[in-house]
Amino acid sequence: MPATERRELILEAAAKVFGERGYVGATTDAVAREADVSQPYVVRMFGSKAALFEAVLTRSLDRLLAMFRDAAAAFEEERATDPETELALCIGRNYVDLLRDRGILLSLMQAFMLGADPEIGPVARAGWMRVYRCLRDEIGLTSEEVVGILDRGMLINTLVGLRLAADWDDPDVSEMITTAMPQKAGIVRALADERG
Amino acid sequence: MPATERRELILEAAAKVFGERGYVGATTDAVAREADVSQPYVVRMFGSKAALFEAVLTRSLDRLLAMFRDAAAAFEEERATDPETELALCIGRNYVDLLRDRGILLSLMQAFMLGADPEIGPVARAGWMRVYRCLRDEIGLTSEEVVGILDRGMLINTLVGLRLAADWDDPDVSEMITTAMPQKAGIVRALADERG
DNA sequence: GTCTATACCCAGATAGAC
DNA sequence: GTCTATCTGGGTATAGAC
Repeated sequence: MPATERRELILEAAAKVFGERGYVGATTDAVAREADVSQPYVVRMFGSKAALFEAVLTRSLDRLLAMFRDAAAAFEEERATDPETELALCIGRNYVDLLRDRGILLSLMQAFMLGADPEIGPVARAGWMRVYRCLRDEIGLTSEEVVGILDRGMLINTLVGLRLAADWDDPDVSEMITTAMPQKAGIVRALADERG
Repeated sequence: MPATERRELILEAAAKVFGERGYVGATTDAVAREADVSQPYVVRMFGSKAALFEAVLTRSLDRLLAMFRDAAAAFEEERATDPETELALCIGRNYVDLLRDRGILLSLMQAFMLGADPEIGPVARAGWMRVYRCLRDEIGLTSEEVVGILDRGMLINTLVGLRLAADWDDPDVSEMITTAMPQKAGIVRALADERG
């Protein structure tokens, strides 16, 4: 298999493992197992665990920003037929779609929680501000609108990190998820079911 | 020193370290250093690192719920003189005050991000739902209001985890923090300054 | 109640074969 | 490009003295 393809496979596996266990809790061995290669190969390809994590963050951030741009484009298109449509809703819709690959949002979130780390902190802050500037300058939102998008986003990330949907049977749980993601609760439930 | 006092001292140190580095990244040695005791003593007192983490979570959750109740009481009192006052604002005010001890909110947040862990996950989900039920049943908010409180809370937790205020000089950073916490940006900045 | 010394395990990284 | 074998460091936990 060509190295570029293997690389993408490993990055995807790594995003999942880092997202689930955090930077320190994730082992290169677990990543290797997930990608069906040997542990030394993972280290070899990226140089170190830290470098692998940075590569994962770059990839995740690129995907996230691409999603925002896609959502903005979809919004423009939709507005032609429905002048009542809202950008925030379009973004919310695409955000939940991103959750199909939980590693993308959760690996970023894990990095955000390590701001006190001298190596990861600066990278995480820079990444966060790229998100902020993308929404404000490229998508054209006001700072209030951006914060409104981000805070619901962080709540959703937390619910996903918690695996709260695993307790869907608890009526309080389903009530809270449905309230937080009204348009998309069905998908969340289905994803939780199929993944246990 | 009596054991109960030492215990509280160690719990406070542990909350800080777990909040900064996450469950796996935190070492019992770092906790011990922070509390000025030996590493084996920390393990001895709580039995294991896992048990220590659970004790930290219990303590953090108790503090958080107590804060909500205090805020609700303050709201009732305030409403006597100012009928325009809002509960969400009272809670927001007290929430930021909790940040003086970042360990409380960040250790909880780190647990929330480990929902996939078979040991920590159930504890984290149960803790989260205690928060939800407290706000809904004891404080008397609707589920929409609770979600509105929680999403801004999760954004603030993320900003604190990021140590974003460290980059206050960046005008985009100060704009975003001021937008997210209008009443309290001054305090956040002051805390960031004094702690570097 | 608190320490020092240490056993033991596990994870990241390297060497080197194929 | 990819593996097996292995070195090494560091972190939890235990033993046992004071």
